[in-house]
Amino acid sequence: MTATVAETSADSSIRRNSGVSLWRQISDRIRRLETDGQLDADGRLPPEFRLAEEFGVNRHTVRSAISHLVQEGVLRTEQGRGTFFRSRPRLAYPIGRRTRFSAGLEGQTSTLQTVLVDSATVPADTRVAEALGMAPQAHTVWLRTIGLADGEPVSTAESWFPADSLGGIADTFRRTGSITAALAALGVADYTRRSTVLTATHAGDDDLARLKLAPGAIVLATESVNVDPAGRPIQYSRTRFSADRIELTIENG
Amino acid sequence: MTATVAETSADSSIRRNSGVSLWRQISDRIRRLETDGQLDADGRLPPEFRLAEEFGVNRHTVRSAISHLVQEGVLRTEQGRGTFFRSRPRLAYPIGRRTRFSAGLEGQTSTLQTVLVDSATVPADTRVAEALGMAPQAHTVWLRTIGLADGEPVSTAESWFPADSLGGIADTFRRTGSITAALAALGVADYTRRSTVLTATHAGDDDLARLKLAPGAIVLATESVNVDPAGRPIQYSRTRFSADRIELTIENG
DNA sequence: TACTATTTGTACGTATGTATT
DNA sequence: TAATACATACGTACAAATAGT
Repeated sequence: MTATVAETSADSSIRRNSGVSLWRQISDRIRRLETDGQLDADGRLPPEFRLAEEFGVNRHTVRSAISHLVQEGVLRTEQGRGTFFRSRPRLAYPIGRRTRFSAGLEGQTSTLQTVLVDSATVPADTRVAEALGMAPQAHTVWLRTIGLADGEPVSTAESWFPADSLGGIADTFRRTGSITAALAALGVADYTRRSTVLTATHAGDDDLARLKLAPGAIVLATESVNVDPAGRPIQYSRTRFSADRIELTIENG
Repeated sequence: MTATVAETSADSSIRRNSGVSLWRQISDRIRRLETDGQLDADGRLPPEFRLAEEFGVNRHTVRSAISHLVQEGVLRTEQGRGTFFRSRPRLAYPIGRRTRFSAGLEGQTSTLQTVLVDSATVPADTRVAEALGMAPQAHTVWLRTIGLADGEPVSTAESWFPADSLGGIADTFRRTGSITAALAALGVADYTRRSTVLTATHAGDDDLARLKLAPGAIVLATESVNVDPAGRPIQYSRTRFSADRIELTIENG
């Protein structure tokens, strides 16, 4: 049984002169095959000549698409045998009242890590001040972190904390390696998520660098506020997830 | 040529030989300026020569990017004055226990509509049967709907309902024009959302046609199950939102 | 072992699109 | 507007590796 990629021989979804090269469009389509489940169990891609037929392009163009995906580590080719996906299932990341990075992905990967890459004390801009319920220009501690699953970056976040009550969060994070533990050490025994706003865009150059993505990749962006048991905002965050690697599950109730 | 700010900022964001033409990358970047809020209040774009400097490309290339966005209806140019966004703010669509399309977008648009474009009675595949807690191959009613805000498509959904209890949902929907009203007419006075899974991908050809998107556009995809007050699954849906037009807000508690 | 069919890898030539100068 | 350089895409042909007969 072969995987059917397109229903007709000349696929209308590949567009010429769109500003995106054919190999790039095909590369994106092949990437989607994996997650859309239109694939054999062994993760084998149809042969090049067949993909060329189905996409309505020359075999070279398909080869160009495949070679870029090999470069990226998505595919693996074996001469005489075929082309295969290096299987990397998408991680399910729960978003709810009690969202925590490490707890969320537990059990789905062998190693999990949150790395602090930068921090500073900065005045709150209007958006940050509003989210944290502070006066504009009030001092906040800003952290830039990257979430690693099995050593590979899957998310990156900017977080702001009120400097008056949580001024030591950067140092504490460096010692503990976790936001939850750092907050606990600073007297915030528990916290819950008050709100999350979710959008999706093309990855910017920051995202490409930090999440090691290819141009044109997609990021899921969340904007969220955590509050302590008394309802006081303690953390405002903007997180960007690699959409290829992560799916978000929303917990109701 | 002297070393300038333009040179240093040039090589970071726009990539040559990435399979995406420079004008297309710049076009995508300009599109993002609007939603990322890096813009003057009047929606005015910096002059072409400045954009060319900042992106590190020739002014011709910027002009090519802008002319495509004008073609698409995203920008509007005025000779001698400048280039402006035709502003279309993103709609906030809440996802929570009591998610409903019409209630969600109320007050943000002048007209709202859910249109039924196709329906059929089909046997449940494994995924649908599992979600609805039915036997595989059991009869379900399938609906394809499109959500319109101010006459423009912003979402499209496939929904499955158990045919035994809700066999008349298609006809009832045609009369009432709303899922909530149709369910009420069939004896389901109330329902809540049990789960939502969220991913983001490039728009497929189906999405492009139904949501009137440009190639390379992004869709937010949700997979959700609604249950009646007794906890019985009554609806399984796959919805695709135009990421340019919609942001999802997650209600906790 | 040898033969064949299948599939990936390499090479050359040509035409067109893209971007700069 | 024109000249130039390079990327993209196609067509054809053949070489190399694999699996089965």
